[in-house]
Amino acid sequence: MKKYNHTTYAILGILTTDCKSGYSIKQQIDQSLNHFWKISYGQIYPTLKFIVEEGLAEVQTSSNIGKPDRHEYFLTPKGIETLKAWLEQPIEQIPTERNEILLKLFFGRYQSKESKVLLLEDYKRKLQDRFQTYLSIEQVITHYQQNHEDARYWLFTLDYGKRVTVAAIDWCTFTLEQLLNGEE
Amino acid sequence: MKKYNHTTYAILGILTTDCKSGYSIKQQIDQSLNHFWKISYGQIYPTLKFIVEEGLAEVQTSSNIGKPDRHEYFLTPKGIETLKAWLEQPIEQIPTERNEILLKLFFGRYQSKESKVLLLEDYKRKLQDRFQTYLSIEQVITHYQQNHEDARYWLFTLDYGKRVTVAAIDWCTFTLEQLLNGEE
DNA sequence: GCTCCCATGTAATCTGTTACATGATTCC
DNA sequence: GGAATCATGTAACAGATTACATGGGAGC
Repeated sequence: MKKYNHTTYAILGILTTDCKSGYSIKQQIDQSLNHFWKISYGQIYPTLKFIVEEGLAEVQTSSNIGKPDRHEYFLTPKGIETLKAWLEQPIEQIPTERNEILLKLFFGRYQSKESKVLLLEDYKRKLQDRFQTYLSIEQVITHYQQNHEDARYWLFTLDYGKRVTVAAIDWCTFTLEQLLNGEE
Repeated sequence: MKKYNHTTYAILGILTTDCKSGYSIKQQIDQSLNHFWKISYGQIYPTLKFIVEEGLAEVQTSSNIGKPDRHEYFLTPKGIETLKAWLEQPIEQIPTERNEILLKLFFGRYQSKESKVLLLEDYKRKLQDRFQTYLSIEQVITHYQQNHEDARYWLFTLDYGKRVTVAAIDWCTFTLEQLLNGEE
């Protein structure tokens, strides 16, 4: 079976939900996958075109009164097969997440103590904000989509985000303490 | 002050250590920054050329008997200034790490239970391997570079990696349990 | 009149990986 | 003789972001 890139599979996956157009795919990803997958229109539209060329989906144009035309994409049996085949494959390797904070701290010798503390405090705040966002998303999923079969899996991915974020916040707290109490 | 990309700053930072050539920069990054920053020769050499063009470093070619010529790069005062200025700047936003496992689990409805379990077990194993690698690096830093001023900061970044990895492993354990005990 | 939301798309640019090309030395 | 290490570099490609272009409708 032919191999596609991750973006293609991500869109194939989203097309299994109620999101059928480029615009709503973007919205859905921004809302629910945003913590581990981002995508821009510059990728979405060309990829949708490609998916149709490959026979993985079919387009239907629907006209709505008072709204622009919408291109709606529906997975073909081949599209569903392709998605399922990819889902079963184990991942090759865990990616290295590029972390600017760690890069800066790595060269901490060339920075003042104050600067490092500010940097970490700022980062910690951003992580806490992110954690709050996760809680909000969790509320939405639990309350509005209680019976949705997908909800269970969406909550699993959220749980991952929450756990990792908490670990990072704890690290900030610990490292700040070390910096403030440390000799020098 | 002119803005450069992260790769440029990363290399500028590495040039503060004993690594002065493209080859040894690659080695150093693979050994010590690998868990949060990767880089390939295809980036290193062009970036080094660029850094010289910008007046941030100067080259010196050293001939060694029995070894190929080496281009050694030394930061100029402007280079050090540029690095320091960047280090002080807070990060704009926390990046979204793309996570293939989460993407696959997000579409868990289209996968068999067995497949999901295998996927998570495989991921967990990879995380455990990574954790072991972190422990090895930690040993190297603590024993061989005890008095190195940089060591302290290197250990901070490692600690981050360890904490986040443990959180991810715990999540795997929990999610596997949920999948195995869950109804259906 | 202005802004926001809906909706689709392209082009330029940036960032990064992989494969290729070269060539000397050392160790088995 | 062959593999590994040292060492530098380029070209092709892949992946992704940003800015731009277009245009209607709703609400203030």
